[in-house]
Amino acid sequence: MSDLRVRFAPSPTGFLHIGGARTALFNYLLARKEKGVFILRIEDTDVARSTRESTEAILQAMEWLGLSCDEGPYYQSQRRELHIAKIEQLLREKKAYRCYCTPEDLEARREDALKAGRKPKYDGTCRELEEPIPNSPFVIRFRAPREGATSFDDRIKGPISFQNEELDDVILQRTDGTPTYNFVVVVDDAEMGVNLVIRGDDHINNTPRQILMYEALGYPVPEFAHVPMILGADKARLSKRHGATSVMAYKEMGYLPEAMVNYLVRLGWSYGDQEIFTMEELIDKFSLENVGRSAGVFNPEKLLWLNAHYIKTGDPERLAGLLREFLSARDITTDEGPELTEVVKTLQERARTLVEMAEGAEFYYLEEIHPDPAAAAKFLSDKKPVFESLIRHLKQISQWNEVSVESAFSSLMEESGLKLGKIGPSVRVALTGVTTSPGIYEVITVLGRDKTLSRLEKAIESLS
RNA sequence: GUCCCUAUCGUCUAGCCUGGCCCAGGACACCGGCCUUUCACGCCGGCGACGGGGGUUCGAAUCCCCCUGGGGACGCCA
Repeated sequence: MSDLRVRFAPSPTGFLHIGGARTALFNYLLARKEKGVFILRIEDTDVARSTRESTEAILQAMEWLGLSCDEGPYYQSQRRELHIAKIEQLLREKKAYRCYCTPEDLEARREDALKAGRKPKYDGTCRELEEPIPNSPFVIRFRAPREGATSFDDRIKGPISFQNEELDDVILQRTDGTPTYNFVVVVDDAEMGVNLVIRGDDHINNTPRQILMYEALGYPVPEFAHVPMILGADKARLSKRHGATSVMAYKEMGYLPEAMVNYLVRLGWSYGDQEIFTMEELIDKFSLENVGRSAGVFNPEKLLWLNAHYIKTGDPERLAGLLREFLSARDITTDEGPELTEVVKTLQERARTLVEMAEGAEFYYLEEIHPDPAAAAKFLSDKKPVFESLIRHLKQISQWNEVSVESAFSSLMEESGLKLGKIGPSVRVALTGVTTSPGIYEVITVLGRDKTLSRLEKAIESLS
């Protein structure tokens, strides 16, 4: 048992995306490994943009990935009183001040500064104001030191240092009285005892300001670990135009959570040459030391490969349960017809996603097979006698299994002098309607005696 | 523009801290072959990288400096 306390703090302004999921995963893994505490906190300070649906979606995605928290979810919006009290404390201690500059003013000054080649930071107009201006809207700013430097030793990136003159007086409280993220995150992390902040490296620039606030508030400063960003194929920040970025979109595309977890963890972290990890192994082996420092490109191809791997090696029973959903999305019910678990077994090696598996499983449950015309023309035209013999041989089978099906074919081949290449593809078209499927013996075995025979007879009828 | 981070195959990465075992290893993708009743799986093989320039050293992917490239931040968003 360690005293490690980490947290994942998403803002509910959209779905859980790839990058956020990885950050959550790293937090989770380290907490489990160190036997620390993993806290989930919803950062809904921006009431206008935060939605309940997003919160739900994020929670669902976390659950799907198997990332359970030990504390929370906490909601930042429910901690308003605490935040306001802390702002008042800073005001009293003159570590914060009221600023009456309007957004328009600020925007104009920012543009001027940018044009003049200066850093577009707040110029401190209201910093030395002695008295409050009555009846005027204001924000509350942090009075940051203008000299010296603020440094920290990042657990992933190493020592990082900022000159304080680069920092500006951040807004703590908006005109409407609500506190802002940069302040609230400090108060909440401190009050929740978070002692290691693992987050995206787009927060590095916020870190010195936050450290200054920890100090002003009299809190101990936590450690920081900034994980690199995830980029798209064009090396730009990952966004929708690079394809699906929502974790749950992958669930819908037939991906398994363990594939997603495995992919995400290897994007930025490694353990020698090992590629495949179970969650248990990850908890055992994960460490911040082996997290890379540079941004990585999201590679859907490798995710697909991992998914194929987990489908191939997954428990057929479980896969069947998941597959049912994808089948019913295609209006296929599995109440009648072959045992779905057996169907899954025939498809595990050739489906990379559950969507592909559903496509491949469809023919087992169809009421009637309507062969693809081109395939029918090529493989069915002169097969009536062969099918008739096959039916005869199949009917002699007493124990319907793959071995006996195969021996029925052997007899047929011996009797007719035909090679399997002359028979198999035609039977496949007759039974499945298409030219690609699992092995023909497997198909016949799983499809069952009745359906096999009736489909062959249907095919013969259509030939007469 | 300023500041911060970063830099090994197309991509994810091992190696870098503790220089020589690295004319750089693995994985995805790609190409070729084998297997084969289809499609896949699998197996075997191939292509392919230390961004550039200076140092330090007997010796540098590994240490130092500069340049360049890439990313991020500069919000009354988080």
